[in-house]
Amino acid sequence: MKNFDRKRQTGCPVTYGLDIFGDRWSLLILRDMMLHGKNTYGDFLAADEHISTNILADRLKHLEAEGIIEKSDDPENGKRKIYSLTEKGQDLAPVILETIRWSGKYIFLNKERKALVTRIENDRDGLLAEIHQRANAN
Amino acid sequence: MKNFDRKRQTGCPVTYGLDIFGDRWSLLILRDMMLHGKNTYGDFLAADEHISTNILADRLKHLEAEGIIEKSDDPENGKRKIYSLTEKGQDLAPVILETIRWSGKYIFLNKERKALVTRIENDRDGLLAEIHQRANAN
DNA sequence: ATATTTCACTTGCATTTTACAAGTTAAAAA
DNA sequence: TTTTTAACTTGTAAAATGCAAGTGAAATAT
Repeated sequence: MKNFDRKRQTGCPVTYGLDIFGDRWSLLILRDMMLHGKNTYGDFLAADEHISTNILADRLKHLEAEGIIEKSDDPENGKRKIYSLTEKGQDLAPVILETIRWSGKYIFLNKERKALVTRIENDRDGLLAEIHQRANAN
Repeated sequence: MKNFDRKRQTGCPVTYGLDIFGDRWSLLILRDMMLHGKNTYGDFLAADEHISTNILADRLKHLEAEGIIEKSDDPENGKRKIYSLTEKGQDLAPVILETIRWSGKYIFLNKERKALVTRIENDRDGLLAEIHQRANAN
């Protein structure tokens, strides 16, 4: 556990957030959990962005320590661990959705992603509900 | 210009965003511009979080290169430069506001910040309009 | 006119973080 | 009982960060 142990205690809510997920990988892990149903170390490792194994392990440990995700044993496979979003983690969905919406305004998106932006704009609450539902469906 | 030259071109809107502002400082600079009316190098340097001078210079350069902010001469003081938010930069306000709202749910906030969270929840559009107005008031 | 201060940076260097490759451990499947 | 799968850990070079000090140009003071 090497990263982000240096917390900036200024009372600023932006700073608090950045100290937890203000790096190049944490929100991508959460994106995969929220939007792509990923929930194992191997799942996250397989993302297009190619996160390093040690960095992934470190980020998972940190997100867990911050109460954003939880780790549990897979009851159907003893060598597999399952990561899930806590309520605190699920509550980060709006941050991710607004990031997607912002990018959607400035870069080209494929059909699927464009559809997601449309849904963010037209059915935000429904989408959020879906994210929460899936996260709590153990 | 050392940072973030390695862009991950996966077409993912979250990745695009993180490659631009996914670090410990960029969003703090934008926070100061959006919420505290700061607009000079010295202003940003004076933030409670104590950013290093070289890092600040680097981030400003990057944000400018990405079209998030613009740099101009202060007409009233030849040795001062003024940074302002572009439309693309102003459009990041929702990301910052959702981060604030999220943190507000999980940490203690002082009265002023609590009031901001309340306004985010009750007068989001008005707040956004204000941010845009102030940014475009040259 | 000259000296000093202000402002926006740049430079050098030690420390920390990241990325890549390889290795370990335990459980499951062959 | 050997091999494979899954989740990591370890080692190390490269890159980013943080800190202190320095630079250059414009404004202010003397």
